Amino acid sequence: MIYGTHLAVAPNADMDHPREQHVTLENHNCIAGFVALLMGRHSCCYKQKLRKGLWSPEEDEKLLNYITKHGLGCWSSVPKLAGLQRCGKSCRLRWINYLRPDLKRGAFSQQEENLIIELHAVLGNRWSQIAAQLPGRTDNEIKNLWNSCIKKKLRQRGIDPNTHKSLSEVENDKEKQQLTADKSNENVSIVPNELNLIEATILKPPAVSSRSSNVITTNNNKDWSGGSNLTNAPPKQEIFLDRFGTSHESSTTASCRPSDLMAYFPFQKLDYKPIIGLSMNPKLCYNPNSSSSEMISHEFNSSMTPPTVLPSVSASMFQTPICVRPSVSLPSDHNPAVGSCDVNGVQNWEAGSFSNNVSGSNGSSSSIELQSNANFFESSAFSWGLADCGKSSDEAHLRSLENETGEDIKWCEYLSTPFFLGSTIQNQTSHHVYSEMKPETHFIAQGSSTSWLQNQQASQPADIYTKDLQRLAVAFGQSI
DNA sequence: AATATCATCAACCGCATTAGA
DNA sequence: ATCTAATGCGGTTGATGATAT
Repeated sequence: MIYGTHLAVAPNADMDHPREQHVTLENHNCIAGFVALLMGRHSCCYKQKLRKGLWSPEEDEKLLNYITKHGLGCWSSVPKLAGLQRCGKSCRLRWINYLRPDLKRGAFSQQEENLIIELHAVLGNRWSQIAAQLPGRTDNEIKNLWNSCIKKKLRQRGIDPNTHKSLSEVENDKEKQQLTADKSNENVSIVPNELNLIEATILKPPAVSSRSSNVITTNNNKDWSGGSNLTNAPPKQEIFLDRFGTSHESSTTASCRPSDLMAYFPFQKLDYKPIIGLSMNPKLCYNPNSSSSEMISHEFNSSMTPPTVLPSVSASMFQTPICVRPSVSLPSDHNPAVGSCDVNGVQNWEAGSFSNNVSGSNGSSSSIELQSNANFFESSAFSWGLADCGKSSDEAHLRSLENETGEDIKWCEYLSTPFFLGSTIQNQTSHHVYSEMKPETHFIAQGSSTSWLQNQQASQPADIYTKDLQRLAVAFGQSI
């Protein structure tokens, strides 16, 4: 980690981090604050001298000490109370991305990378939701990994990271779209006046607030939206589903976003219970003892946040059979018994009854009951991961990487394994959470924050690791 | 050895959403 | 119902170290 280096060679961050700037009222705040107010932004960052840039160890210690002592509360008041010249946002970010004691350290495992790919295929760039499935990992971390590493790997293996289709397929789609566009252009004859009108509409700045106009840009950035730059329309379901090759196969008119399909995700078919205390970020953990389907996310013990609730989804969507086509062809010998998987790897889903019960009034709990065709996930049809996607020469190497645990686990099998996401990933976390705490956190943790850690661990059953190991052992039919 | 390029990642920015007055 | 502040999220930037030329 870079910070460790900083800590070693640059104890005085003010002098040694050229990127650190001191934003002063004199040269910045007046104008920027005024502009911020004009633009509707909150001006908290401009009320006082605020430091920017990298955090010094002293600042980290202050923040960590404060949170250790007082717990998490109002971030906007944290800087003042903790004696930091930072804005609350900055403190929050620093805590979430760096100081949280439950953060996992070290490189991402192959399993984690595969999981990220799988989740990205369903969720798109919803990093926080992806991170919620990877205990100890932050959205920022995952986002960076995706942008710097996974994207490249996927392209090398002939997979378009945005669509998760093969690159050739994407090319074909583009050509088809081009042809269609050309044809439609030929068919539409626009008289000059009409053309002028269209151009005027396009070129004229939207007569809405700056926020609204920015929404256009934002939507455009989301790879799942498929929204036009020129409209503020919500993403069309067809466009999203097209990622899965389903646009023409679904008749629903419901607005569909990637997270909607999370309702089909296998995690929700399983039983989950939060592991309280071990980790503070929202996470879902498989609990073999639970008898009811529940999906609860917990955050910090001192500030409970509403559970992760999937976006509201029109029930009609789930009454419509959805056909999802992974971009990768499958071995023909794979599990023909489950679902209906055609030779192209097309897996038809049949969504059963779906109810999304969210306690609207108190917001304290939510339950999602879903009877999806979970068999889908027992099929290689969902095997979008690197291992089964690659036809390149790297495949063998990749497989060897995947087998670093000594087990030959196909990703699809991994997905269908009951302890998927729960025990396995959790177990990794269990191993890393405290043993791989960042060094600079260590020196503090040994001091004042020890009590905090103890509190966190107090509610954690002592034998949880053992149980997870036992489940692993049973699942693999061997002792670990 | 010097320079250019690439890869990584912490942190910032700005928008959307939520909560509370 | 409206407004404001706080929070959360995703995109982007830029510093830094590693590697290539």
